[in-house]
Parts: sequence; C-alpha cells; structure tokens
Amino acid sequence: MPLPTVVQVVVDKPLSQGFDYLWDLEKLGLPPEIGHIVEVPFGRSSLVGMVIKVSTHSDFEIDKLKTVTQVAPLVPIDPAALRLMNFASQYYIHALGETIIPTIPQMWKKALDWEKIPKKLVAAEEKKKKTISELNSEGLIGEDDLNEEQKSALAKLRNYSSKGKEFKAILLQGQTGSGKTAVFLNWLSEVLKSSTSQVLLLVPEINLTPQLERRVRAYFPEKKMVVLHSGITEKERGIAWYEAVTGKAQIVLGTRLAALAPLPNLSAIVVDEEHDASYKQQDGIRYSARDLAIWRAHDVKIPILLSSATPSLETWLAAKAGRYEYIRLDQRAQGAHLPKVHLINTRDLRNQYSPGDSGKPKEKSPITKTLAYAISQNFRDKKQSLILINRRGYAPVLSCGACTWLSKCQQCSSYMVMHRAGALGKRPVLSCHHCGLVKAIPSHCPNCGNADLKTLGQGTQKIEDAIEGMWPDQRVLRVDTDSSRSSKGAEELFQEIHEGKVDIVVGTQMIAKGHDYQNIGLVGVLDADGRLFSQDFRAAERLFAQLVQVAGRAGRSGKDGQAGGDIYIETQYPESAVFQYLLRHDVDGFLSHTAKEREEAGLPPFSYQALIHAESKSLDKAIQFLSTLKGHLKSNGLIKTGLRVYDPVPKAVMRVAGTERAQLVIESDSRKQLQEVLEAIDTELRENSQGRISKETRVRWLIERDPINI
DNA sequence: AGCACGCCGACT
DNA sequence: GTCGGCGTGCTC
Repeated sequence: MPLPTVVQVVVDKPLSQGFDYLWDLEKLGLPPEIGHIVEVPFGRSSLVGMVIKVSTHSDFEIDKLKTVTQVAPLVPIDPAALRLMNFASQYYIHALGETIIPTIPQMWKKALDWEKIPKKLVAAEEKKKKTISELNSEGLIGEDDLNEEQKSALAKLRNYSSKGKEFKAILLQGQTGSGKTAVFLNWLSEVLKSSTSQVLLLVPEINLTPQLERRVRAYFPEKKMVVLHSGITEKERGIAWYEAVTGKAQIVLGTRLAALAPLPNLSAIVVDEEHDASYKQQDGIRYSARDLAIWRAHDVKIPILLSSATPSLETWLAAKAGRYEYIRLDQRAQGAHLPKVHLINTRDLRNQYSPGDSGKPKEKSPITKTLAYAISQNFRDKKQSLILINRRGYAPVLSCGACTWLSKCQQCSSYMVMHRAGALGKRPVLSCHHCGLVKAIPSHCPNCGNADLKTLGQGTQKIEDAIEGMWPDQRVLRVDTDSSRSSKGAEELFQEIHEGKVDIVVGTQMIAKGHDYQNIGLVGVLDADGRLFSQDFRAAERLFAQLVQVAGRAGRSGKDGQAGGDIYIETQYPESAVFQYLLRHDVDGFLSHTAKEREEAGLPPFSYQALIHAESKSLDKAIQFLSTLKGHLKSNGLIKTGLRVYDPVPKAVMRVAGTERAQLVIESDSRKQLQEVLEAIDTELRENSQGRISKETRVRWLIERDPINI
C-alpha cells in the first residue's frame, strides 16, 4: 500500500496547532505544496486554511484524517512570506493561522467562488487596458533636477541596490521640502531596472496614498503598480493582492497591511514617515508594519529605506550608532525656506481677547490676539492659513452652570463630546468618541434641571465657528474625520484647499500629514499642550513630530527667495523642551534630549515592553486576574534580573462600552528574556482559557508586544 | 473562536 | 415532565 500524502493546515482560529489532512492527488489534480490555500472540512463546517507542511505521516490517527476538498487557483505563497508570517506569529504571540489567514483578501477565502476567479482576473485585465491611464508629469523630478545633497544621497543609496543581495537599513532624514521623495523614487527607478524586481512602498495612512500614487505613476508609467489598503473594495484588493503574490505587480504601494503581502521578487522597501504611530496595528495581531518590514528586508537580504523628518528614537539611535546607514538632507530643495516658529504664551493675559473687546468674540476666545493679527496679515498677503486643533467636535464636555453635572458617557469612563447641528446629523448631539454612543443634547441639566448648560474647552467645530465670526469675509473649511465622512471624502476637501477655494482651514492632525499645499503662509496650533501631559511617555515625541510636520506645511510657500511661512503655537508652557527645540528646528537636539531621558528612566528603546490587557464586566476581576498572573510569574521564578513586572492598573480610559479594562506592563532589558516570559504567560493563560477568555473569571486577555500606547 | 454535548432550574 | 442556562471539551 502506498504511503498517504498528509498536509498540515492552519486555519483562522486561536489554536496554536495545525491540523492534518489527506491530499487526494487525483481529485485535486496537483501535488501539494507549502503555501497552498485550501478548503478543508473542519468540525461540521468547512474553512479556508493554508498548507504549512507536506509529509507522509501524521501524529493523528491516519484513518481518522479528513481530506482537503479544494485548492485555490493560485500559486503557493512564497517561502519568504511564510517565514515572515512565522516570525510575526512567534514575536507577537499570535496563532499562526490567525496571523496568516486574515492577510488573505476575502475573494481568496470564499472557496465557493474559486472557479469564477480566473474569469474575473481576465475581465479586470481587459478593463485596465481600456482605461488608458492619463499620464502627467506632476511631481516628476528627474535625476538631473536633484540638488547636490540629493544627488549624493542617491549615490549612497545606489551602493545598496547594486551590490546584489545584501540587507541594509538606511535612515533618510530630512525636513519637509528637502526632497526625500524625489530621492527615493529615483533610487527605486534603479532597483526597478530589473524587469522582475518588486518594490514595496509603505505609507502610514490611506489619505496619503492618492498623492504618492500619482507621483509614482508619473515616475514609472510603464511599470505595474498596485495599491493595497483597507479603503479599496474587496474585489480591488483581491486583484491587487493576486498581482503582488504572483509577481506581476512591480510596485506595491500601501498602508501597514501591505507589509504582510507576499512578494516573491521583493528587492527594496521604502517606509515613508517611518516614525508614524499608524504603522502599529491596534487590533488582532498587534504588529508594527515598520518593524516587520525591517525583519523582512533582513530575511530576504535587500535594502530598506526609512524616511522621516522626525525619525523615531529607535531608528535615529540605530543610525547614530552606525547599525543603519545614515543619510541626511539638511537643505530644503527647490529654494524653500524653513518656517519661522512663534510661541504664544497663553498664560500671558495680554494675548487674550476677553468679552467686551470691540467687534470681537463674546466669550473668551481660543484664538489669541497675536495669532488673530497674524491670520489677518496672512490673508492680506493672499496666503492660506491652517489652524490645527487636536480635538474634533464642538466642545469636549458639556457642563451645568449650576451644579457639578458633566456630560459623562454612561458606558465609558470618558466624557461625551458635544457636536453642533449638521456635524453628526441635523441636530446638535453628544457623542462618545470611545463607544460611538450618540445622544440628543439635554435641554436642562439632567441632575438639577437648570437650563443653563455650558460648553467647556473647544474642538474643531467651535474653532470653525469662532473663526467664521472673526473673519466673516474669509472662506473657512473644516477637515476632520467627521467632515470628511459626512460631507465629502478627505480627498475632495484637500482638493478644495489646493484649488485655493478656502482661506482658512481648521482641522485635526489629518491636515498635518503629507499633503504638499502650495500656498499656506501660516500655521496656527491651538491648545498644543493638550497631549503633552498624558501618562504616555511618548507624548512629547509624538507632539514634536506632529508640530514639525505641520510646520512643514507652511514652508512650501517660501519659494524663490520669499520668506518661508510662519507657525504660531499657543501653549501654556512655552518653556518646555518640545517647544524650545522646535523653535530652533533642532530635531537632533530634541531626539538626543529625549534619548537621554529614556535612558535614565530605563524606558524604550533602552528596554523592551509588553502589555497584558485584561477586560471584564468588573474592574476588580480584571485587576485580580492580572494580579494572579503576576503572582504566578513570581512563584514560578520567572521574574529574573533584568525583568520588571509592574502592578496591574486600570487603563487611561478605564471603561469602554460597559467593559472595564486594565493592563499589566512587563519590561525587560533583553528582547530574548521578554520573549521567553511572554511565551510562558501565553502557555499559562491558554491552559486556563477557552480562546482568549479565562475559564474561571471570564476575563478576556491579550498579549501585546512593543505597545506604543501605555 | 465556534459549536455541540451535558447536567441542573422555572415553565407551557 | 421539557426548554434552556452556560461549563467543558473538541476541532485533523
């Protein structure tokens, strides 16, 4: 009797093991290979999984094995992609099947439709041929147009693409306007000279893809490019992924999920705005796309370029230490100037408008006199102004003038934000930004019946109103998640800015990122301290990066010898390090200052962290669960030198949608030690859980490696 | 995770 | 007497 063919398959379940199946060569028509996507019977249903092992033997009883029912009409996923999945699964303590299967687009997970796929692909191909892509040369800056600094950067980069197979991480650090994009696109053109080479281009946010997409198309009209992010339709995603997997697409541009796309001929990676927090996935497997991209580049021996004006501390230190190649662009390309930074001390009452000032706002204005004057002047200079406030809504809290009532969310330990009429429906509402609950605004205080309800603080909507009141002749546009969802898409809003249809833009951090506005003369930042004094030790680093980024929006107008733009920052603490380094445009000074602080405190990147999340109906149970875990670690001698397990604490937003949340921070001086402890914790918790819910206490738990929100 | 099997309380 | 609660165990 011939030996049976046995394949091991992983499925999308929180189960660490694979399942063995028989492979019927005659029925399936092809031999099994690692990386095949297959349909298998599982329990009483059937599932799509991936073959991770092929053999002739099983630890399970052979005659109890079921048989693979179908194979997807696709080449097997390449071994390098599977190594990446394996690494991600181990590093982030997540089951392999749960790591792999969610990265496959829906189209390839519906076994029923597999027969129809080849037809669909042909149809898509035809359609693409018909739509002759409109070529334009927008943003095409050829090699000859680069300045000396850019040319020298390009020459250095070429070293790493011409050497053949070699890993190299490179930090390309340069201010907005220094021409980083032109440098890496010219570099990629070198890499793409080989007709089979694939390159991966990662951006932090969907909003940033259309602009870069246009630019990349202008550079590489003859290359096949696909875009991969969560904003495209399932069908588009299925096709784009197919073209990546089969090597047909030479350029893959996408957000963090693209970092996990199988790319058999991957030859170079670019991570744009590498410091950006959006590279960290915040649900499911909580990976860092940047970190995985670096691992991947190392694994397949290719260069990876990390680009930023304000590198993450990790990357910057690695470059300083010589572990990464360090390339800098210190000049602004095309004659642009750095914006001038102005700090406005909001503690200084002379800066404030107060009620009664002639022709000015009735209540205390969120916009200081200094800023208001600058906006008026900027308008006279026929330039646009950008006002950044990191809060959406009208006001972050509604309060009673007579008692102590505040608009607390019933389900969460946070306040409901007031939104004015037209923002989230016709009437003004209170909305919880954590659980999504929306309520009508009470006409009287629910506590004491007083009719005099007041708003506290300000969000984008209130600022929009205030600005419209102060400059009735100017056109004001609000750009935040609410306005881009309810009225037009973000892309359309940005288009209006580009076309000069607005004079003042009010928005959240959405407006700070990436967009190359041409006529912004002034950037105002309101309530810049808002995020500075949170528990999170990365708050200052993030604020700094954001301010540099938004400041960069102002500089673009400073071409041809004109002055660069101005950035006005309203703060109560102008003396703090973030603002002082910003004043001097001293990115390295700030990073060096921050590095010193972190080193003294033993915080990342000088140590490695993980978070154990616990969720329950009762906070006590969640805390108790984590305490028990900590006790277990102690009694098993797992807390060795170099490892610190903190006490369980409630999360910053302790309750969301009626669920209480707590966390435990684990910190180690060594990655390896942390890995071992996390594996031990995973084993321990799994033993006493069904899925990710503890059997006795019904507490839901989750392990997160390298958290960025503590 | 998702689902069936299994043993104890209030119901037509 | 049964419907159904969710504790426990299994999925090749």
